[in-house]
Amino acid sequence: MSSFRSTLMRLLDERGYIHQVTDAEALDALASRQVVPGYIGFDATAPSLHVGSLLVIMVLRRLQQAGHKPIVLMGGGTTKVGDPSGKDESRKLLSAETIDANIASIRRVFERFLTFGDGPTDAILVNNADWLDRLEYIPFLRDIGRHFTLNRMLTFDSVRLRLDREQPLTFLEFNYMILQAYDFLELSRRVHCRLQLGGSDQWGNIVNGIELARRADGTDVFGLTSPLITTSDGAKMGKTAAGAVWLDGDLLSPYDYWQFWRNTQDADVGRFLKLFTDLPLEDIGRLECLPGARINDAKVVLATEATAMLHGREAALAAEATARETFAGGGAGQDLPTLSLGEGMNIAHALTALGFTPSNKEAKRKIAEGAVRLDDVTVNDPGLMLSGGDEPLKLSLGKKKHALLLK
RNA sequence: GGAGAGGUGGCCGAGUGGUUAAAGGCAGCAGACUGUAAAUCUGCCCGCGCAAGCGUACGCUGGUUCGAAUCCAGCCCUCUCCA
Repeated sequence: MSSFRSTLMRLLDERGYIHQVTDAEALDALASRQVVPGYIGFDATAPSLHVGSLLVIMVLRRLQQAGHKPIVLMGGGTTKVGDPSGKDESRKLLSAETIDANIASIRRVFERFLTFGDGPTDAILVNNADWLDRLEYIPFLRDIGRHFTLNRMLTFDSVRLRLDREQPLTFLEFNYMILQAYDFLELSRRVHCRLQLGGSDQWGNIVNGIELARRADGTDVFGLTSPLITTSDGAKMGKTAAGAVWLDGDLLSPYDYWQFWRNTQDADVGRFLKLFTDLPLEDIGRLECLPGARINDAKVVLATEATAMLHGREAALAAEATARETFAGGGAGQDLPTLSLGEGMNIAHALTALGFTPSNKEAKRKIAEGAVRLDDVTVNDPGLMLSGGDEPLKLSLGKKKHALLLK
């Protein structure tokens, strides 16, 4: 399997990023003789990306590490259409202003993972609204639309899923795959992009782009997809107690991000270390073999390394220290989430305000179940009023959710 | 345009006049066991309220009825077949 000659393909292969490649040998040859510009498209549906996107962001990072040029394509135009892949129903349409604001906000995440600039292997960020917004319908149909057959389009998973489930698929969404294919063509023309990367769910869309580039321009371009990351018990990655795992410190604190990684299942630690940290493979090999409960040491390394990459080493170490004090020492680290009690607050309201429970009702249930503790003493009174003293109180729900209550 | 089927809680899916805030499953949360793991077992799982209680909820709007997710009418949407 590791018969690749290029640094790029070896790196991607040995760390587990490859699911499917359109022409692995030819791509390997290309990457070993020239700088390959490669891109991934990102939606602009939310003001931040979450860990679900982290895998492919890491692929771009590896691309740059291997001496190639990453291109971040923001879907300013395609987001106006909405990708039907993997969705069982139509998305709400977003306004152009919202989309632009989202793009501006998302850009900051990429700056943590990639080096941007004007050099040959520096990353660039482009927005497909730059060309999609200006398309003219009839010329587009004649130049691009003629390369697509309905017979073929109807066989794609993204389309079949909706049809099989008897869900509506609008003509607007149906066009998404054509627009995404056109992006590849456009990028190959503008910046000589030769490679499109993406999650395995993007395979169909990527192949469309490759075929379009060949038919329209006679250009040979490549596609490589990465496996869909599920945890070893089959769940899709990316949920935590606090909700989605955002890659934006304002939406999810470095401490919570650290906790997300710390809670990785045993069976996933080695794989995640390879995918989401820059640690050398030898170190990872040692860590993932740790026996029994000592695998937890590897989880700490994973959490700290992954958090450092996104939020900086200092924040990562602070999160690690807080976790050690809170979980091992039975105390309370200063990096825990805090809540200001003001004039005093009902305990159920406090739990909800912290996001530990979705409603006051649920908070009361948890108290009745004996899951709530104040400075490690179980709380029985669902109507308890809290007021801050000079020393912060530690409020806990279950084993994992802890917060500091301030005056 | 015609004929048929259908729209139920985050998802799947029962329910066809009354102990129905709505079976069951999945997902989720908590407890036990552990190692902030997995598996397993147990409990919880619309909201507000300390509580009594109240408010919402089975596509939408009206109606029948003491009482409707369930019956009737109109509308909206989806699917299948036909034109």
